[in-house]
Amino acid sequence: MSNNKKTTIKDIASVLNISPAAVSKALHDDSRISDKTKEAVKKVAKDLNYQPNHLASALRKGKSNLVGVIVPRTNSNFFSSVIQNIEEELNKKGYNIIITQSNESYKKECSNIDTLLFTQVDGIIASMANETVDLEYYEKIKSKGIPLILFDRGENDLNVDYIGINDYDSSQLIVDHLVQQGCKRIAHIGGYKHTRIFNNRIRGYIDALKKHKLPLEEALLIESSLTTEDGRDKMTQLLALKNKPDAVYIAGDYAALGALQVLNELGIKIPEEIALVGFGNEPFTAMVTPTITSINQHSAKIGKLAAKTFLEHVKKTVVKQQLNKIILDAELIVRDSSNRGV
Amino acid sequence: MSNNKKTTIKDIASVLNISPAAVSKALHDDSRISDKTKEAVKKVAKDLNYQPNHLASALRKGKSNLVGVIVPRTNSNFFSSVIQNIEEELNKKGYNIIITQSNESYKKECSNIDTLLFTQVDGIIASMANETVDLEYYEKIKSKGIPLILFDRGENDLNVDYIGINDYDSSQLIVDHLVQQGCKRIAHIGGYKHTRIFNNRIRGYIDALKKHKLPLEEALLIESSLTTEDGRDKMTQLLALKNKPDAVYIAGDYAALGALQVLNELGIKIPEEIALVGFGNEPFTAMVTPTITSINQHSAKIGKLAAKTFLEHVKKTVVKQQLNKIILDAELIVRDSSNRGV
DNA sequence: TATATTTGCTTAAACGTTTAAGCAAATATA
DNA sequence: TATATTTGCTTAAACGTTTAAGCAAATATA
Repeated sequence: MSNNKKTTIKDIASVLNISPAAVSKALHDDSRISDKTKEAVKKVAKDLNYQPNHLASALRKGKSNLVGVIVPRTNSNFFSSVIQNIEEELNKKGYNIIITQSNESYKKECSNIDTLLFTQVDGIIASMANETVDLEYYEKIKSKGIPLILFDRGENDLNVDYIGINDYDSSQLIVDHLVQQGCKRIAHIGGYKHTRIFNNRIRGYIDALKKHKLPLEEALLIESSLTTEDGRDKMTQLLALKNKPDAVYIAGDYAALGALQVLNELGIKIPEEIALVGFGNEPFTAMVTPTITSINQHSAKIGKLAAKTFLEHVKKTVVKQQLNKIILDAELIVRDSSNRGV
Repeated sequence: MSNNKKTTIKDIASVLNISPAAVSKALHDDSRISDKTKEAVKKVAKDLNYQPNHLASALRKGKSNLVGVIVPRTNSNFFSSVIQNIEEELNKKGYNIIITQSNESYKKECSNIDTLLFTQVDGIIASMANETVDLEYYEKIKSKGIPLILFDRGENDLNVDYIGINDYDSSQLIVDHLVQQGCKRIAHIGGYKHTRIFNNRIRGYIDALKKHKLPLEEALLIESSLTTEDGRDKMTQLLALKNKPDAVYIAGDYAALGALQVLNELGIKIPEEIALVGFGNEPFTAMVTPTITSINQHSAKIGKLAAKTFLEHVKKTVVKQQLNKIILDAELIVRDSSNRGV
C-alpha cells in the first residue's frame, strides 16, 4: 500500500495497456478520447493515488502557473490583505503564488527577483521597497517578457501596469478635513520624496494649503522613513518648534502611532491641542487611544485588480504591452484623533 | 540584444563547441572540468544572460528546492515573524518557500496541501487551522515521504516533528503573577479544547488555581474562537455574572483586545477592578491603553528551529523519522493591564 | 458501393537539465 | 620504456509530461 515511488502517467498506461499520451489526454478530457477510456483512466489514477508532476508539465508547456509576489513586508494589514486577495483571484484560475519580502531593502528585492525568475514564474506582482531607486532589475523582468504589475509603490517611469490609490487627492481630503476642524498650522511628516506615492502626498498637501490660503512653512514639512520610531523622533522635532503646529498629517499609520505615543506621554491633548491624521487604515488605528483618523487604501480591491490585470496579460498571446493604470479613489476615515466635534 | 528566447545550456555549449554536459558541470564547478573551460563557460553564460531553468533541474534531480508553509493567516505578527525566519534560514541553503494561508478553514487547508504536493515541494512546515481535527490530509504528506514539521498548533498524535512553547507553564506563570497582584477570582477565556495548545493552557490554568488553593468555578472558564469580536462577547458574558472576576486571562491577544475595549467602554478600571492578561505578545499589546500583559511566543526562534529541523531531515538520506519535539520556555511580559504595583 | 470524414488511439520527439558510463590524451608510477 | 592512473571531456539516457503527426478502424456522405 505505502508504495514509496510516486505514480506516473506511465504506470497508469501500463495498467490499462494504452499509451502514456492517451492517459495524458484522458486526464485533460481531450475530445478525441472515448468516454470509456476516460473513465477507466480516471479510476486507475484514483486507485493508484496519482498526483500530476507539476515540474514536468510546466517544463513541457513552458509555463509554471506560478506568480511571484514581492512586498516590503507581510506583517502589515495592507500588504497581507492585498496578498490574500491576489491569491484568491489567481487560485480560481489555477495559479499559485510565491510570496517574498524585501524588508524595504533594495538588495533583498533584487535577490527576490532573481529567485522568482529562477523559479520560472509566469508573472510578478510587486510593491517596491522604500530604498529602491535603481530600476535595472525591474527592467530585467520586462526584458524577459514576463508580465510585471506594480501596486501601491510603483514607479511610473517604468511603464508597466500599476494599481494604487489617489495619493494627491488623499492629501487634499485630509487638509480639507483639518481646516474644517479649525486647524491653522498643519504639519506634514511625509515619506521619502523620491518615492512617487509619497511625493504625490506632499504635492497634495502643498496645493491644499495654497487652496485654503495657508502659508507653507518649511519647518512643518518633514521627510521620514515612516517607522514607529521615526514617527516619535519627527513628532518630538515638531514639538521643539517655537511655533508649534496644531495638526499633524503623517503619511503612514506606524509613524502616526509613534507620534501619538509621544503626545500621550507629554499629556498633550489630542485633538484639542494637536489633531492627528495617519495613512493606511491599519487595524490598530481603531484600537489605540485616541483612535486615529486615517486613509483607507482599499487593499482588497487593489489585490483583486492586480490579479485580474495579470490574468488579462496571459490571456492575450500577443505581448502587446497595453498599459493599464488604475487609480482608486481615496476614502478618509475620521476618528477621535482629529474630530473636534465641529 | 533583447533576444526574447531564453538562453539554455545548449546555447552556451554551441558557442564554445563543447557538449552541454560539460557546460552543466562547469557551472557547478565539477572537479573534472578544467579551470580554463570553467572560466570560458561562465563568461559566455554571463554574456548571454543565462538563467538556469529551475523546472528542468528540479525534474531531473527529483527535488524542487521549494518548501511549503501553511499558516492560519499571515496577518498576525506571530505568524509573519515565524515565516520571515523560516525564509531566512532556508534561503541560506538554497531553498525557497511557498506561503499559503488556511484562514482557519479545514477545507482551505486541505486544498493548500494539495497545491503544495502538486508543486512538488521538498517539505512542508505548517501550523494548523482552528477547525482541523481530521488528520487524514496530514497523513497523506507523511505517506509520500515528504518531511512535515508542525509548529505552534500541532497535533501530537500525528507523530511528526513539532516546535512550540510550553503552554502549560505559560498558564502557571500567568496565574502566579495574577495571584501575586492580589487577584482572587481569576477567569480564563480559553481557545477550543480540542486544540492541544489551548487544552494545555486550560490544564495549566486549572492546576495553577489548585496550587494556590483557589476554587475552580465553571462560570469563569469559557471556550472561545479568540477573535476580537468573540473576546468582546465573552467579556460581556463574564461581566453579567453576579459574582464578577477580578482578573481575566485570555488565551489570545486579539480576544484580549476585544475584552479591553468592553472594559474601557464601561469605564471599568484596569487593572484595579479587573486585571487583564493576553497571550502572544502581538505588537499592539504595547500600543493600546492600558498596555496588555502577554506571553512572548518566541516567534523568531520557532521559525529558525522549524527551518533547521527541515534541513536536518533532508541531510539524512535515510528516511528514519526520528521525532524531534522542541518545547521553548515561555516568557511573561508584564504591562499595565495587570500591574497593580504590588 | 466507393470515397471522405471522424474517432480513437499510437509513435516519436521535445521541454532543459543532470549524471552514469565511457573513452582518448596526458601524466604518474614502476 | 611499459603499464596504471588521472584529467577532461563526450555520448546517451533519463526525469514526467505534452503535443504534432500519423494511421487504422469506424462512421458519414455521395
